Amino acid sequence: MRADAQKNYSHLLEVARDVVTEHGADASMRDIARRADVGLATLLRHFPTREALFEALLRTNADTLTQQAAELETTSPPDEALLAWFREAVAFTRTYSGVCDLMASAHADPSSALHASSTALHSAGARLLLRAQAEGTARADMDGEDLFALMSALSWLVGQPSFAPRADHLFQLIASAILTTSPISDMKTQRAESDR
Amino acid sequence: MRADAQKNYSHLLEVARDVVTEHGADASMRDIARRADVGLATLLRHFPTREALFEALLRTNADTLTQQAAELETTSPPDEALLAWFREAVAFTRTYSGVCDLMASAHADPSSALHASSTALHSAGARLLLRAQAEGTARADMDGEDLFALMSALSWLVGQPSFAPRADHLFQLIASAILTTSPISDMKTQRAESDR
DNA sequence: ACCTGAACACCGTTCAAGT
DNA sequence: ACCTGAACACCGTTCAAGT
Repeated sequence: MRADAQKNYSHLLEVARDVVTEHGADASMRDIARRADVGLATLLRHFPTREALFEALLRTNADTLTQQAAELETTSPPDEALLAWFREAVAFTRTYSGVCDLMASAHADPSSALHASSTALHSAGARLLLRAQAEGTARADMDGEDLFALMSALSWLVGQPSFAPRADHLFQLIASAILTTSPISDMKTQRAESDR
Repeated sequence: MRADAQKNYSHLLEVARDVVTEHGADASMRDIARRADVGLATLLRHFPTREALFEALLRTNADTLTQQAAELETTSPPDEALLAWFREAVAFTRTYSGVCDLMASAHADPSSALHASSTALHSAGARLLLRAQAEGTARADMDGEDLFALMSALSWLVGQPSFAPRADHLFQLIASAILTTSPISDMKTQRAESDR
């Protein structure tokens, strides 16, 4: 990549992060280009689609999440690991409002620039689920796809301003649909107000 | 209302139903007007916002749902009534793709034309939930708002093309988060493939 | 190689002018 | 009373012309 192109790339990513933080996943591409003092066509040249832009914006976060899954697998008991990771994954989609719609459609569309990230999340979750199922602490009648679905649904839910305040409680409700064990009470990640 | 206005109103509603069925909740208003052989401004005069249009499109469906709740309350045991209605409510939001986003934001916005419908659903569900809770078959630590949240989440989920095929199974998963009783097996509305 | 302005076909909002 | 065309300020896509 030429020097000026490289500079544009990093600058655009930086500006895009700001704009998207402020306006959510359906921020105007034109607006991003404008704020970066660059032609709209230049932005589109670096990121041909909105998905391509978000792939760049979310890559590191998604990688972290995959690593965390691997770590949890060695450090925590299966049920706790599954729930802790599930919580992290939901938090991840909240970095920018509206990303879970993007992720959900990318999940179904192999040609999407976000498809790889989406699949990575799917796989990481599926591994943790299998581990918990082997132990008998997660429902036997669900698979990685169901887990991904519940994760997406919860992400969408807590992304709605009206439901955001009860995010922790809703997490508990969904969690109870995944685990066979009754409400867990000794998880580090669980916060006091979760029980209302 | 003047005769010509009345005629425009019904015709627009009819055309809107077709267009929205085809293109979902974020169909182009301009397109609806165009197909109705009417100026865009005329459409906007009858339905000043997208929410106002959907209020008209969904009114009868929402009313039916409220009635069904009342009927179920007298004809079915609390847990079955709750689940059967929950299923109907999810089916309702599937009449046009994308309505649950509309409903969810209307729920938080009292000035939305859809706010009344949203509140009606909320109340109908809350009554059925209380009844099941009194009996002890529904989780005690959730309220009408949680039920509405889970309903919205499941609606959003099955509205995603990738998850639509496992709608029944996902319904079962969410249902297990609501009821204290284990998987119900004798519900008329339950279909065989729900268990995969 | 990379950038850019401009043309294009859209969108919803608003309003003065028509019947 | 009710309708309408047109102007407006947007949007993302595409591409010929520039450096």
